[in-house]
Amino acid sequence: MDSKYASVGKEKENKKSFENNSLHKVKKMKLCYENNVNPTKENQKESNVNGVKQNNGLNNNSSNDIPEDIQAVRKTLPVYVVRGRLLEEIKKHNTMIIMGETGSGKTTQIPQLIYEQQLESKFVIAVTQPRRVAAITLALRVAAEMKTEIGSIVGYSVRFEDVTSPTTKVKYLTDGMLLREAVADPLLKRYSTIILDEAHERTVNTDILFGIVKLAQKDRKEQKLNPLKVIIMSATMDVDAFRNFYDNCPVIYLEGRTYPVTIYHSKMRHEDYQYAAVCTIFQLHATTPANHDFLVFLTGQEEIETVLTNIKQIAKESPGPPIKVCPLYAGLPASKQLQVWKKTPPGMRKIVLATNIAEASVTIPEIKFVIDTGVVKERTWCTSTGAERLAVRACSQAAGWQRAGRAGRTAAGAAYRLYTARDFAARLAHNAPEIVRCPLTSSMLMLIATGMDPSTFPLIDSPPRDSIQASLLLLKELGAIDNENDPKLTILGKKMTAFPIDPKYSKVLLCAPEYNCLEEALSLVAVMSSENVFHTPLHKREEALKVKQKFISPLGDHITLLNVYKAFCKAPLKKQWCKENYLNHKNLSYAYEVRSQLLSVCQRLNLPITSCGNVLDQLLKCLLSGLFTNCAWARSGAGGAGAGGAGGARYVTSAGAAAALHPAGVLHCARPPPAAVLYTELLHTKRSYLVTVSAVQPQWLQQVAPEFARRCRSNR
DNA sequence: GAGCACTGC
Repeated sequence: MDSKYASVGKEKENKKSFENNSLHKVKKMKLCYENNVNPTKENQKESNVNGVKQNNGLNNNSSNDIPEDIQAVRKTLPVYVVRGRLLEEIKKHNTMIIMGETGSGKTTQIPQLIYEQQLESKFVIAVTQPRRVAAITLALRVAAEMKTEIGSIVGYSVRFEDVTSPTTKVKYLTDGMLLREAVADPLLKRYSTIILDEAHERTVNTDILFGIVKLAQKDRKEQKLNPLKVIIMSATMDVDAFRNFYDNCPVIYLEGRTYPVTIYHSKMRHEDYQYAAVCTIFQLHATTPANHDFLVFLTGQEEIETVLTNIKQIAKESPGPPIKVCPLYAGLPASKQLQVWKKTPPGMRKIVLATNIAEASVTIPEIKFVIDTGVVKERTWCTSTGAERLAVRACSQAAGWQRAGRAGRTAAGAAYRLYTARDFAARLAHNAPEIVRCPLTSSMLMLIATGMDPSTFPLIDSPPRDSIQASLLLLKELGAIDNENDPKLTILGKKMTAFPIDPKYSKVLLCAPEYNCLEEALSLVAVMSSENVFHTPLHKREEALKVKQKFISPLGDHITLLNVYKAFCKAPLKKQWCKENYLNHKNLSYAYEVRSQLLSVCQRLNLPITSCGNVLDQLLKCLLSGLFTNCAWARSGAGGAGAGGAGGARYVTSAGAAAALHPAGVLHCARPPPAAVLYTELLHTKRSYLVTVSAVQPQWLQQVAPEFARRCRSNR
């Protein structure tokens, strides 16, 4: 049998020849799939009926797009048809779960139904979303349906943008925003109803809100305040976990409206999913009409760029219509992301190579075929050393359904899974919720600030004990709480909660007045709070590194970042300037916004905004006062700092982990290598690396964190 | 001398 998977699996050595001249092989391969599952109810998050899109904001989704017969469309929604019964149930119960497939209209219609029932009420209905774009577009949509101005009866609240007024009664907001509000008012008194939407995504914030609203309900009852209605909305998933958490509350199922997606599994296992993806692309390419666009799920930038190069090469000699290949990942500059939404001319095929960004955050219309490699890059975290690890892993079944659902948004489609049906069946039904696998320092601080006890706080899934312990210990070391067993916020801790950033960074800002460097600290923390500002395309690496030289400071990566930020602020034509300097305009602009938000918090706290000018030691000491747990010392002896350049130098962190300076850092080649460094991140890839590093004087640690320094000394 | 998925305040 001439199956491609047979050849992929067995002839690993063919990979190279495939990359160079694979046309031959690709051409003669045939599709060989088994087990044609055809689920009619796909997990597809967006509705193609009610027109609500969740995208990255690149499509201009203004309310002008909404059709005139908006009310007519509303009336065809499944949720509208059953509205009477639904309302009765909602009235009867204070807590309930609504499971609804895509297209049921639950997120746009149910808040309106409730609003119509309590017109005279002075209370607000909150609807949370994990993503800001979703909160914004949903609010715009519902405002249009209700024929009101956005910000009047219907509004939204996301970071950097609050479009609400005292008259707002239906408020769409990100779960992070509601959590912030809960810190100021744990009983959430202004709300009569809180709808937690997309609950199946299980973000840390939603998970914590589950507990907050449960406690608020109980406390409001005890204090004889108006009752709080809680509605959990979710796509089909493990409903038992939610039901158990909410004392067996009722569950309502709503029908959805989606086009069928046919699922194909590969017949055999194979080791090289990149190769399999390219094979599948060209088989489909040769046999399907040009206007059928493809969406391919891959793991990251480098992989996407490699596959893209392969496709372009093979396409030159391959039969089939002309191809337009679009990469799509979060780090890609927005102008290049836009290509994905541009209509291709008739007779041309679009192939989108995307990371997980296309799984839920961003929607590409008119995708006919999804090619699912079945893998995802995931970040995990080690509680004892603080090391983070990025690894490619098999994604869950839920993710598989989600990806498949991306085909046939506008018509019936198909999904090709590059793994076997048996492999699929063996996978986890869902990924572990975020809360059990990420650092909790920030969330713990918020929780303590609301007056809750972290040890008894109700959660659907509890994080590992040592994860909680590690977070509390760090908060204690930062001086945010008085003790770890029955933690209470200190004055410093209270101030720290005012900042929407990592507590380590808030500590830096709060210490900055001591070092006369709040101006610089604000800029640096803002840049550190956003994503990588350097954009390094695979084949223009050399040039990108050359351009970077002018920003480099011998003091290390932090001051280099500060230089980049300062230069960005001065540049008159920022977009163009970023392009020329291989910098990410989106991330630098984000840092700019973050800085102004942080500045206003500092002003509210009456912190003196002064500059240290060129005395950058001050800034580094200040940085150390928040990041003192991120210290590493050069190991003495063979292979240590003395041997060769810093590139070979080995370091050991305060937690005792061995690591080297990351080669992309500016201190990597410093000679002699610094004896002590401060790092932002400890990342394990092939080896352990210290990422974003500055040289510090060993005695500084004693000055800024004497207690911690003592403990480090006794451990070393 | 490596190479980093995605959200959110």
